Amino acid sequence: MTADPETTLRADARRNRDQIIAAARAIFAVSGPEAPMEEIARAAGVGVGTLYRRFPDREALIRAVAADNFERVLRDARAAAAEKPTAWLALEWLLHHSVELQLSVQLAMLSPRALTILKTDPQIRQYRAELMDLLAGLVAGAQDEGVLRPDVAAGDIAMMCAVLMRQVRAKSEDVARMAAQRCVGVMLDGLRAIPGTPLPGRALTTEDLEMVRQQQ
Amino acid sequence: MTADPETTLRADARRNRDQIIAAARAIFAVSGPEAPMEEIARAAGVGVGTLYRRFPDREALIRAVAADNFERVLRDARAAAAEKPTAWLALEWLLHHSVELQLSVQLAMLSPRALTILKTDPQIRQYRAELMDLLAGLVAGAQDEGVLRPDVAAGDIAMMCAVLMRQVRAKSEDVARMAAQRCVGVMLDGLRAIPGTPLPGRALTTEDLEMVRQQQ
DNA sequence: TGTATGTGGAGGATTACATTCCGGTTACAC
DNA sequence: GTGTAACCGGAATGTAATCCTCCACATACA
Repeated sequence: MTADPETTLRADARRNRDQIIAAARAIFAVSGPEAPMEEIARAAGVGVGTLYRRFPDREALIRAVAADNFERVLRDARAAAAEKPTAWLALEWLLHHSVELQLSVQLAMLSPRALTILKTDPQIRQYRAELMDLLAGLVAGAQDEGVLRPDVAAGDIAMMCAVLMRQVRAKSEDVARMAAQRCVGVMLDGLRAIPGTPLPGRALTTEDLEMVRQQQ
Repeated sequence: MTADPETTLRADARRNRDQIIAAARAIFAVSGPEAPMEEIARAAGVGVGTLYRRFPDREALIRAVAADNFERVLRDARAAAAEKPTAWLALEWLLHHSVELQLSVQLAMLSPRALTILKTDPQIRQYRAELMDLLAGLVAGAQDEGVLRPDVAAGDIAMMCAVLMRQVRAKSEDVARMAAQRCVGVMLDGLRAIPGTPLPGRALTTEDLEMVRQQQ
């Protein structure tokens, strides 16, 4: 899909395009989707001119990065769902990898600007919906298995992924990574269907996270 | 302490000063410590001139807000530690309220800019140290009580507070608040000293969180 | 009621970005 | 080889946002 613009490109142009998306994803992840275009171009090893030729404005770039990222995450999530022997294990994998998966880019992309862009793009909406469906399936599965506590829903899990994303900072890269994994570990233990304390409120659906708020 | 500048002020000036700090705290919390000075002034109901007269530059304002906030949080944390019957309950209270406590302002104030400011200010370092000590005491206490899992340390808890801070966004204020509380609930269950899965890495100390990294 | 203290906000200076444009390269069809 | 359409980098320009100063006017309070 959308093969046209990507296959018509000359080899080097195609390569640059990919590098730009990769660089943008990395930079968006730490500086948000309003990061200077020039910084992205530099990180991609191209000139701003090239960046603008390929993506006429910031919006186009955000769209492209988001779509690319969703696609990638969806693929990984599907693989996990298919390969892991139980739904619970698939969920475990998802949470543990949500950090590196840069799931951030799409979920944390909730700058007012990016938000409207993502909500507008039909393809991205589609991806998001599929991802949420997958998640809902896993949640139901893990609850059937009797491993996941019954008072949570897909929205809760998505929310926790989102929370985890927000870059945990620490002394060093390594410590930060470890910190995030420990946090996941605690959460997973908290998600197990053992005694536990009943959670406040009601289980969150995926619609609950359809953020509507603006920031300013 | 630091009574001089605060008591010498004329009554109305004093009032304005307090309003500015309150407004800045609120705005920093959502827009970060680089929020426009004018916005802060407006929120405080004063002119920019007044803001600048009281706080010669942004750095001074950040310092003041951070100090004020630490003081306030420290007071609340101490009260919780003193009043709650067990260390575990005090921890529970802390986690549940970390969101509203705007503990955010200080912990999440990790914009490169703010970071160096906070690290420089001796009074703020002092506050931070005291808060961490208090936390360490509670952690040890709750572990002695046999309720808190033994493979975590104060740094782990502080990290989770920090993670929680990062504004959970959702459909509405209410849902967001609920989402945060549910997340805390799951974490608390995960922190209990029941079977559970061993956590990866080693327990985090408070020094592990002394962030050194710059963002850009 | 005099005056030291305090106030608001217009406006000049500065910065940080987005975006355009064009002389020079490069892939690749033939 | 070689011609040319496609592509490239980055200097240059335009623009918007924000900082911070300054001063005519207001207010608390001795």
